[in-house]
Amino acid sequence: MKQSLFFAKTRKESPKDAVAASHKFLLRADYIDQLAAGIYTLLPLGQKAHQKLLKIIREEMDAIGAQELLMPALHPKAIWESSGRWEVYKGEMYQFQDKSKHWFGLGPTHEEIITAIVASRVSSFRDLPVALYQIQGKFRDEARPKAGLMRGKEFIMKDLYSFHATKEDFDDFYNKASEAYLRIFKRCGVEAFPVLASGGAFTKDMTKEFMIKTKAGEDITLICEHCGWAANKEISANVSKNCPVCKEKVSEHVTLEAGHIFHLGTRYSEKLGAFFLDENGKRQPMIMGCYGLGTTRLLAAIVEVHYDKKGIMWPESIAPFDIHLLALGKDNKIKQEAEAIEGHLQKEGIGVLYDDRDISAGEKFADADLIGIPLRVVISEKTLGQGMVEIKYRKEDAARMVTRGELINIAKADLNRVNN
RNA sequence: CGGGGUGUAGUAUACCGGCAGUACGCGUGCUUUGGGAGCACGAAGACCGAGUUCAAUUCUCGGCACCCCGACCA
Repeated sequence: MKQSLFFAKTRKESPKDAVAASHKFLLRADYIDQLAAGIYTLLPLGQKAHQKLLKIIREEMDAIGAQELLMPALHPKAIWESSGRWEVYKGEMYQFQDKSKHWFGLGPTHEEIITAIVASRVSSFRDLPVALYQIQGKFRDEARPKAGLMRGKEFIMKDLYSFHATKEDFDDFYNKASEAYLRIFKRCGVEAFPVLASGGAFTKDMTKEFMIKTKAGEDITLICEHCGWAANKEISANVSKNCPVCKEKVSEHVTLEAGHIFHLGTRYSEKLGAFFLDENGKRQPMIMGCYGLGTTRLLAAIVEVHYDKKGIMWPESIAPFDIHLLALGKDNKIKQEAEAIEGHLQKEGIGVLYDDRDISAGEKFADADLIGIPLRVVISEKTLGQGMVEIKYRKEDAARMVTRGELINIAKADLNRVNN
């Protein structure tokens, strides 16, 4: 992809409203565009990075037997009344009338919808378990959107729902989902850990949140370094300084909630009629779980843990391109060489952003640092003279010269590492 | 929803009750290419409304928008 044709315009200065690092850099490097408070466009760079993240999520969801579907965002009032949540969600749900005065809401979550779908198709224990997920825009009338993609009125979420005949089967899947979440975060280059939390309006049970340590977070998590116990401070008001499990001292950390998984029990299945016949022919409500992961928030969180003064430093698994190829100088030989290398890399399935723009070298370097593609390759008079190319990893300081063949091998090796 | 703050060009900002300036970006031309180049010329701006005033971008009031803190929060 030639950068001269690519729809992205970097900025030297960050808009004054941006405070969080991820917000500043995503704006400056032109990954996102703000439409209103808490409402953003994912521009081509942002969309590419987001799609890489979704690919990882889909692989891990599919690996635990979940199947993808896509539900509507526009919900009629009646289905929300059947669970009693139309009233409960007033304030947070966008609710309005269409021109024939029928009430609708924009979906902040999808328990009602998915439960109705499953209820009408599953009638026997033989059909269970079922695990379905979607990746979709969610709408919540947030009182205070903040920090760019961190908290929005419209954001993208992966939500998974599971239905089981027995508590044992649910527990088994819940653990699998939990492990899948940890793999997702790890593959995205962030370290997340599970903590105990409250289920809010979803369930009275304790639930599990996945937290990432970053000062951009909104939660305080108590962590016991000794035994690994961790809990959201909101439910641990009575935990003073010592771990309830091993009595060792606990420490407080600012964390960001990147995912949240719930045991819903039979609350929704009973209200929406999701029953099945068990082995004894007895009618039973399905046992449900739901598993949420804010994907646009995760994208911002990844930036929060991977940046320096100059810009973003994407993990290879998420970067919008694998290589940022810079051609310095107007000389045709340089351009020809750069284009040849771009062609080679692309043939190997390596994503290349080729900076062919007619601007100064300094600006190209600055943009490369800002955009944060993991590997930078420079073609110039100097490298041409030596018959080599210069490579430099975004996360490292040192550049080195390699041959064209070596570059291809290095890029292929990097790509393999990420895919495995 | 409570508190605080800010609205000047695409971005960041300056000044001012009397013709709104700078930098980057943008356009044209020439020169430039290893860390945000140079010269010349050019396009582009006071959130909206009301009030005070001879005169309002500036002062007052109202609205709207955005940001931050808190409350809330799959």
